[in-house]
Amino acid sequence: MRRDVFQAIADPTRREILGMIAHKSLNVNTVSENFDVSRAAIYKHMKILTECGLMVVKQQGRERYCEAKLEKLSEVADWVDQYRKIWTDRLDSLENYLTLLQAKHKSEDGNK
Amino acid sequence: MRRDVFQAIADPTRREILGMIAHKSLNVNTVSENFDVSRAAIYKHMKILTECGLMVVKQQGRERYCEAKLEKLSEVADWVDQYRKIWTDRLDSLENYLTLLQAKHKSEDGNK
DNA sequence: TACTTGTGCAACCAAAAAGTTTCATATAGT
DNA sequence: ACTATATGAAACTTTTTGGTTGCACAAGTA
Repeated sequence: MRRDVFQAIADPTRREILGMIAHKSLNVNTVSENFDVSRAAIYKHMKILTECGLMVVKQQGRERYCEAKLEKLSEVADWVDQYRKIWTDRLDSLENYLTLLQAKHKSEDGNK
Repeated sequence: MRRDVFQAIADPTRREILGMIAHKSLNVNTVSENFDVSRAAIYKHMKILTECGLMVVKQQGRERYCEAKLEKLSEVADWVDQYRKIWTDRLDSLENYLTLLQAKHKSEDGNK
């Protein structure tokens, strides 16, 4: 089984779990109560999040608190960033083209 | 079937395809020749990329050129960005804490 | 026209993913 | 000690994925 961050965040339920624990650690049950699938299903999602490093579990008595490791998302951020330049450059050149076009129209207007 | 950008980039082959056509549009066969799975398999990956808006196909004679729509990745970038502040803030506070600790040690040294 | 090339797509298959029920176990509270 | 709570995990089922082969078809080319 593949277990990378990309695959982990592909599932909407797992993204939701991450969102829930992003600001505040929650125990397993509290998280699963917010979904309409079984606790076991949520537990499995958490396992995947843990295995790819997006989450860590800290035992506290009989409860286990889930803490988000959002730094791990930098892996995704980095991958996206390598393309950000390309797509913004393209948008820039489109913008430049439009500006050029506009300037041309203006000078043509001036010639009337 | 779900067909969102997150799910699309979850597969390493699809990420590779995106990388191949990021700078330059390529026709279907050229892309598939670079993988050791069948053309049909690659075609399916392309279909997914197309369906979620990460790619568009432009017919040219009997060939079809695949063009990457990297802007679509902004959806992922935005999602990651909402967490970036949280994780950098945490790292910042850790850094501050360490700085504080260091300053304290220094002042204690001074008291010796 | 006949042949080659570039693609789309159906039919089918195996493996992985996502969910369910059920049971075991450890800890907290009475 | 007994009971309720929090959780881990096995066994099993259903869906979704990712891949394959094979065929149809349109567009260039000899």
